Amino acid sequence: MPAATAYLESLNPEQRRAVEHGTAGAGPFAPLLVIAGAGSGKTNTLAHRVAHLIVCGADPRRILLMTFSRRAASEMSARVERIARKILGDKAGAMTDALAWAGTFHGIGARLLREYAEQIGLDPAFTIHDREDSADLMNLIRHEKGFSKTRERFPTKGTCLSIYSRCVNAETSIEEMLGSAFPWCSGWAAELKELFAAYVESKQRQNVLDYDDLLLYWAQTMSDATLAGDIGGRFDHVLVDEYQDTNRLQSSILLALKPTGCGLTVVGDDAQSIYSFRAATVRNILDFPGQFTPPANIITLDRNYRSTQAILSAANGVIELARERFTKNLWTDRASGAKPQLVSVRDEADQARYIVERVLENRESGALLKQQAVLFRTSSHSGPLEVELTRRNIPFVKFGGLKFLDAAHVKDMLALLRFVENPRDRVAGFRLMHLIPGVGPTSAQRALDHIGGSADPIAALDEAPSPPRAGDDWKIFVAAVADIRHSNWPADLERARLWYEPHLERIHEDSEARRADLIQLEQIASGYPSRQRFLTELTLDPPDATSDQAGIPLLDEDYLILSTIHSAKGQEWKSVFVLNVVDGCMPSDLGAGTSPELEEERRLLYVAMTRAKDDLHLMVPQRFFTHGQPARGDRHVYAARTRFIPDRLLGLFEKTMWPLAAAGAPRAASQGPRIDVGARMRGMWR
DNA sequence: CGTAGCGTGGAGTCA
DNA sequence: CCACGCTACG
Repeated sequence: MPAATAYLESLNPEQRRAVEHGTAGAGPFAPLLVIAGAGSGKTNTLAHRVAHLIVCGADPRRILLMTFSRRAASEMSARVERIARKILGDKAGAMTDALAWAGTFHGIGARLLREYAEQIGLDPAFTIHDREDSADLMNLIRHEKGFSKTRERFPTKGTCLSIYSRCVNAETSIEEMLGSAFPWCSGWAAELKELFAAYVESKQRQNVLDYDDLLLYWAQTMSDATLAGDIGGRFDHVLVDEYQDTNRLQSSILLALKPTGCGLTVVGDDAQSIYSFRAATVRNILDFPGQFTPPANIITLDRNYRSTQAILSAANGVIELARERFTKNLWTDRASGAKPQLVSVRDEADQARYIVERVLENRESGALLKQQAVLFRTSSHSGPLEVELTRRNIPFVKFGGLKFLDAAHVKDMLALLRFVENPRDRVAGFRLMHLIPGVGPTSAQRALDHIGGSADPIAALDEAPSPPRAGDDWKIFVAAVADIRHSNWPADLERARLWYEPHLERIHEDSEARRADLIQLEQIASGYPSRQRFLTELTLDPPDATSDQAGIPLLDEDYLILSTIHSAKGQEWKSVFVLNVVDGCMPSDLGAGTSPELEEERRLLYVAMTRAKDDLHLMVPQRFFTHGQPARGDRHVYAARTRFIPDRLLGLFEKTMWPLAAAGAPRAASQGPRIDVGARMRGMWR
């Protein structure tokens, strides 16, 4: 134990117990569960614990640190390094650089699987399908099996994939999963089994893994005692962050890594569990202690350092109405501050104007745009606000929702690279061949079948019969693939774009803007050491922000944060605005079906509220224009304040209306007419 | 037979 | 605003 423990003095007693747990004695220590409330200094505590372990002599190369996102992993690494550097001085550099095993479950899984591939009969050059690729493959099989032409409608590709994924991640049977989460598909159990079996075979033939496979293959590898001993033995300490958002499969992996729990630390907050759609279960965190003998130690961090008491009281009020009892109530000694505001506005347009005005006001009084965030349940909720922000020239960056990688042209380019990397990847091949005029599903299938059966897929592609109506375009494609395959990284990227550009121009009106994206993609790509690393890491960690400008503003620029609540996890801002705190949005009408879903929606609101440090605005638009009607249509629905804030909680909030009816200030002309009478007349007949 | 173009219907959160 | 299914044309 080093003499210099000053860095521990900044921690409160519970945090310090969590950091020091087991490090005083010799040898391995008992498993530890840290229940860390929102804003309780969880990240700081975990970083201190890792640093403290290293200071106490742990080998950082033998520490496995698993976080929810890759961003969280790199932030954690940086923090550990900063703390360790303070204590150890220059010696720390070399040590913390070796904190090499920090990442997501999926990322760590991918790495281990490439390393152990040969021992488990896997080709180490596998490529990884993202969710959309997986859905595309599921769709291909769905058609092949004739399930797209059933008399009663068979579940769509997305539903099929969800069912498959939930079964895998929750480690449950199809029947059980259908009964509990997809009751309307219960009649299709036998067909779904057949579909999934074919899906699995198809992935294996193509040498591709989907997201779930990264966990599943890892878990399966751990069922071999020798390999389990080998992999588990590589790590003296295993720490998991956001444990409330892990699923059964992940907890199985964890248990297989450390069967006795020695050296295991998990951190989480049952009140912030918001990923059940990925089969995450709060049971993981609740059942953790009892999995070991003696049971794991539990330390609870309930002192909040983030928010004012007024914000915490309101958030506690919301979560106290949860059906399950939660394990703690947050408290703070921060001066009370103003109550969170419950702001009624007429519609989404007024909601956007209100936020813009407040945000600018805050900036006038010294708060950077970056210290303010607008949160929402669903990515599309921010549409009207984005319009208003753009109109008023306020820069913003949006997290969550549509990604750069979802754009068709970016996917086309990535498909080309992936096909070159792994020509057996049918989803990639299918997508590419479809770009060639005169090539449709049938000739693409034919060519892919030809490739699939061959030991040398590139040669097979060359020999494959040219689709009758593709002409020279087919030969150009085949030549390009061979050419890219023989080019060196990252020069092959430009070669790939050269092939793609004519197709881009033919297909898209706005090919100029899209071409700029591709150049941006090339820049991102040139930062990776190889094509394989680029493809793997981009799939596992897609850039998660989009903005109104081409590309993300530079880091030193100021911009407002727009984020889905899910993507806001772990973050905090001075001011927080939550959009559409009305029934139908929160809870989402899709998530109001069953009680567990509803409870998760409640926790989602809780997560949103606990992001705020100083002020919090919950927006309640009174009416919504419905989608899918002609422009200027007037079809709308009236919305009610979320059921998660019933009347008896109103005392915890300050209710306001905007614009103030009494103010009487005439609206600026630029805001358009107050009502559109014509639209109402037209609306009468719709 | 296979492809391309058109119309309709539905729209979530993420590694 | 995209994805699917149907239909007409090559």
